[in-house]
Amino acid sequence: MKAQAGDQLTPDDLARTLDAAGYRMTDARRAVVALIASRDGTFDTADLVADARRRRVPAARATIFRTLEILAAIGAVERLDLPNGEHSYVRCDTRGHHHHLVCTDCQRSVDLEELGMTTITADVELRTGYVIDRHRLELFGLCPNCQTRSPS
Amino acid sequence: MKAQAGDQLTPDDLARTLDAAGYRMTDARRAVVALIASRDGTFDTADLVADARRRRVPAARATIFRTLEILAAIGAVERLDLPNGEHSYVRCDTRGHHHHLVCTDCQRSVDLEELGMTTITADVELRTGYVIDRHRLELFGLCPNCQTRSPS
DNA sequence: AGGTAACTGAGACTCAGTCTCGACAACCGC
DNA sequence: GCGGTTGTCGAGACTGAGTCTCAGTTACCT
Repeated sequence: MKAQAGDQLTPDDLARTLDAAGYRMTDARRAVVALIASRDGTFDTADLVADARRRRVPAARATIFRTLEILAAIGAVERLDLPNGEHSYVRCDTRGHHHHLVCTDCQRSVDLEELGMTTITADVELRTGYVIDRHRLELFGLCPNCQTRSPS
Repeated sequence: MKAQAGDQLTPDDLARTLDAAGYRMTDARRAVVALIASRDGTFDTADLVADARRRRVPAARATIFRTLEILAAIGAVERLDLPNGEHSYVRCDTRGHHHHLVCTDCQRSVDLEELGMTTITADVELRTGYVIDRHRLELFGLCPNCQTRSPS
């Protein structure tokens, strides 16, 4: 059904993608990618900066921001907005257009391939006269683990 | 079909809602609400602050932020994230859960009552085991006006 | 191997958003 | 109408995410 893991972005997979987009493969970028790969769920820039410092990874704050920007541009990572208004990132294990379902408790995220949105947007276009060219859909809830752990 | 205008939030409508939620009705809040009512489409805090200064409205920066927070809490306004990553606000002319369709050119926004999302979330719950309790859906495109003005 | 353009680190900078605190004013009860 | 209480206000200090600059470094092409 879903890309759970397994098709993580491997280093040379990434190198190829970066290269195709005209970017270089540097130590700093490899390091940031490794940090991201070792993360489970959503994370923000502060998390990565802290990780980098802790693990003595050679990647300055500015570089982490720049690398995230690039990774977002090539779709290896996606920027999303948590219900509380904070910005964070998720690793994308799925290619192409997809959505994220994020656990509001442990932050673990699951990629969801396109859901039936085309029907909906077509309907909205008809009713409003707008031409829709983009949408943002994020789902939030409790993952199976956190349901059993915290029976609200 | 849609709440285009007409059911704007009137001053005493608002007063009632604020009161019900335990807030007071002050000059500053009235002023901020007036500023918002006179805006068409999305706006950010900087817009409002500039408006306030221009029109010599008695509302300090901090007050504008605080008022927006309250208005968002009672659902008179909603915070949303533009595709470029910026935060902005929209006036909500619709009560209850709804979504926004924003013109990427002129920023004008249309409220959309619940689209067929329950079917989709139910399906996702089944497939993933998550319990979904919230979602964020924002649609972006060109409004009828901007389509004719800028034939891409 | 050499050249060039992309990249990096360090730190200054910006600016949205928050916080503090003394002054003020809604709303309640009388 | 008249305090009193308590929520709210303004002004400005503060915080911290994100950006920018610039000199030095490095990946990649030939």
